[in-house]
This record gives sequence, structure tokens and C-alpha cells, in this order.
Amino acid sequence: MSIKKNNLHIYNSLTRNKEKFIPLNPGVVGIYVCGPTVYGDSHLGHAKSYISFDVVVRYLRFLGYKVRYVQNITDVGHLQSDADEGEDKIAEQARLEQLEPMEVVENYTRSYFEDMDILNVSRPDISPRASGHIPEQIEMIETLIKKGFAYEVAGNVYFAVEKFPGYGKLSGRSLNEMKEGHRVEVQSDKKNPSDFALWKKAEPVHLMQWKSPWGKGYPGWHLECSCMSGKYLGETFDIHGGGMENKFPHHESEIAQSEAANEKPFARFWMHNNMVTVDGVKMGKSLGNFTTIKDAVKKHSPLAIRYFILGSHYRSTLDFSSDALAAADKGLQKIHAVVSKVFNIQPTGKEIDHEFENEIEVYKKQFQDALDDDFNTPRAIAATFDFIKKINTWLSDKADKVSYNTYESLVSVLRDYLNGILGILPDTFKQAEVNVGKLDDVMQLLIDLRNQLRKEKNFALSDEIRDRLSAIGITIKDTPEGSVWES
RNA sequence: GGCGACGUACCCAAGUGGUUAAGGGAGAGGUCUGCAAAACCUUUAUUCGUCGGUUCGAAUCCGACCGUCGCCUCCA
Repeated sequence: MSIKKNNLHIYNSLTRNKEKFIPLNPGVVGIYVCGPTVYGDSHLGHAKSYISFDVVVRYLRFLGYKVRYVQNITDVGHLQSDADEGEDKIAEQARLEQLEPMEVVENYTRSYFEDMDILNVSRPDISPRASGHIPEQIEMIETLIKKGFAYEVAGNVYFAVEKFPGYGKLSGRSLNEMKEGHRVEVQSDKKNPSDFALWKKAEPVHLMQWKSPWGKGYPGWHLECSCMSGKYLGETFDIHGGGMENKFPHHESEIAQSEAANEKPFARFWMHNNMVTVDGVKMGKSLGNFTTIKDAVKKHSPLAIRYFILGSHYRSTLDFSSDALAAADKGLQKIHAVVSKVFNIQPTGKEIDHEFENEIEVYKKQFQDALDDDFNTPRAIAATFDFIKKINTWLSDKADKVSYNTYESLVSVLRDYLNGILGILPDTFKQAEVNVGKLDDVMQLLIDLRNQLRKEKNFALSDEIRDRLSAIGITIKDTPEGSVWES
């Protein structure tokens, strides 16, 4: 597949500028996104992050790039509280649920993928686990010690931030500021309070521990991302994504570890997505104001949630409320209604409708211009609404003489954009080409019979058909172009 | 205290120097319709937190102020 004309610009958090995106290796893109720590069900904040990056990956693929998308599963080393102290989050959850840590990890990893599947988020190509990469992490620590960037104290190994001159370049901080900014100082064996743990010594009761040159212990949180991104994408790679709140210290530390160990630049583009808020306040696990995805889909359709999230830019905060989601749901239904109509018509005419083909081209340009501009999905959606207005007008005067070519152009653009890139069409719309399958035949039969009844003005029976179908989740709408159904 | 972001209609949300300030939801009026739903048309910000400045020209750049939020401690 060849690369389409590439005019993609991405806002790079590292340089604080929109930059033209040109991958390191022609035609290939490596992207790493910080994945979840699997100690609880995912919430809408996760949904925003992973849906946003899903569209990034889908768009890059649409442009013709061969994309390798790596997203880690953090299953060890993520500590409960400040300054590298406190209990491991997974271990704590295991204690609470009276399970093995790896059972906790397994349960919530499955739960995470279930949620992502239902939100139509494509799976990463590789989902490496921290606990599966202990030898690599130990090796990296050894390299860092050898090169003088890390030191061991009584079974703990720390990264010496003063040894790495670039520390703070991503988050825009200097070490001096950090010293002054430190809150309550924790007693610690660190040489500098800003140093962070690469390896933590495990107490004998600790459930997760591995042998290392420094005794039994477990890796620090930041290390896994450095290791696994390097292993699967190379020491320098194209895009690193994650939540804004992880810029510091997590991403800053990743850069320090990787660049110190490899002596090469780390990620070229850093993308940070913004937060979901509730009444203006960040939705977060520690605040307890979160709505899990599993709860959200009880009240709203998964695609409406996805569409709602894509309705604001990934770098903007998104305030969640049930009302806002309901409004989004209506907007999405409008899109679905038009797509359903389009997919139900049978092109018979021969003429090529140049005027309408031109509208399709206008839409293509607007849609792609929007995504080329730092994945501006709200603008792409606005362009879609402009276009569906055009489609509706076109359908009402020309549907009977639609040419197959024009129809094909229309169907393929809808399929590429709404299903392929934005991922907001339901499964029933995915096979756009021909209506095949038993259900379609049965539905056609019912619709034909019902329309016969309507002609005979037997509305009691025709309404009963519609009502009973509605009760089993199939909607019939009588439009000027004929009756359409969707489930 | 330090670093950073944001403030656009009733609600959500694009737009970051130049003709009439996108789009969605909600509201109002109309066309269509057996009904329902949808669709279509019209309509709802002389104005972009406030006050100054730069400019021929600013929502867009600069400054101050007010307000909200994020990070500096785990969080997508």
C-alpha cells in the first residue's frame, strides 16, 4: 500500500509546537502508548485516552502506514503513594480481594480488553506486561549503573537525576524548582529527593518479587515503558502517547532512563491527551469521582460514548455528564440514520452525478484536512454533518436514478471515514456492499408485507408489526425513499 | 509557592491575524406525513471572561486583572 499524500501535523509536547509528521523510517510508524495499571475496572478517563489514540492509529493506517502499536499492561511496580514508598497497587488489590496478584492482573486485564472491545477500540499489536520483562529491566538497570546514571543503596537502585542534563525538558521544570517545590520530605536513602526508583527491595512478605543482582525485589514503575518501547519499537521511535498527568514524573523519567542508557534520542513525538472531568474536576481513581465503562454502557450506547469523546479534541478536557452524553447520542443517531438509508438503497441508474461526486470530494478534503491538523476529530465530525445534509438532499431528489459508480464512491467514503477511521458505525453497518444474510431477507419480507397492509390502510396491523419489531430492538422508519430498518 | 492549560450562544464544541464566528444538542416556526420516526427549510452570539495595548484589521498577538482546571505525590 502506498502512502497517501501526507500532510499530517502533530502537536509535539516535547517542542510545544505542531510539527509535520514524517516517520523515522519511510512507510512505517512505531507508536507506544502508556497502558493501564490493572488493579481495577477502567473508567471514562481511560476510554478517552485509548479512543483518542485508537483514532490516531486508525488514521495513520488509513494514510497507508504500516503501524506497530505497542501498549503496555502495568502489572507490577506501580506504588500506592508518594516518593517511591507505599504498597504496590496490584499487591494491595490482591490482598483486598484475597487473590494471587497475578489473578488480579489477569482479571482486570481481561476486563480492560472487554471494555475496549465494546468501545470499538482496536487492540494494540503488542500488549507487553511489565512482569514479563524483568530480565530486560534488570539489564537496563545494569547499563545505567555502569554508565554512572544509577546507584544502589541497600537493595534499592535509584536513577540520579542530576547526572542527566535533560531531566525536566518535557515537563518544563528545572531541578532547582523541583527541590523547592517538594512537599513533605520523606525519609529516604536517595541522594537527591528527585531521584526515582529503578529497582525496589522487596520485603519477604511481598508477593511479587524477582531475583536480581541487588537481591530480591521488583522494578520501578517508569522502567517498564523505557524497556518495552525500546525492545519492540527500537531505541528511537516515532510517537509516544499518554495522559497529560503522566508527563511528570513518568514520561520525564522514561526519557532520562532511555536516553541515558541508549545514548540516543527516545520518542520523537510526544502526544498527551487531556482529562475527562466531572463538574470541572478531573475524573480520577484517587478522587473516587469516576464512572466505570461498565457502568456507563448500562445507560448509554458504547458508540455514543465513543462519539461523545471524539466530539472534543484530544488535548482538551472533556466534561462528562449524562445530559451531554444523551445529546451526543442523538447526534450520532442522525449519522446512523443517513448511513442506514444510503446502505439500503439499490443503485440502478447509469448517469454519473458530477455535482454530487464533487460534494464527496469536498467532504474528503474537509475531513482529511481536519485530521491532518493534529487529529481534529470535532472538525471532522462537523464536516460529516455538513455532508450528510448534502446526502439527504441528494437522496430525496435523485435516489431513484443513482448510478452505481456514484453510489460506490459514497459508500466507500462513509465506510472509510465513519467506520474505518472514527469507528462510530455499528456492526450491522459494517458490511456495506450488499445486504446479504437471512435476516435481511426476512426483514425485506416483513417490510413488503407491512407496506401492503399500509396500502390497504390496515394501520392496526402494520403498526403492530412495527411495535413488535421495536420491542425486539429493530426499528422501522418509513421514509420517502422507502422503509428502512436498523437493529 | 513553581510550571502549564483554559474561559466562544441555553448546553456541548471548532475556529489561533482578514469576506456573513463551523458543527451537534435544545428551543421556536414551517414543509412533508395515516400515525410514529426521520428528513428538509427558516430561526436563536454585531460578538468570543474583563480592561488596556500592538495592527489598516484581533476571538486569534502582547500585558494586567478576574475565574476555572491540571501537574509539582498514585492516576489515562
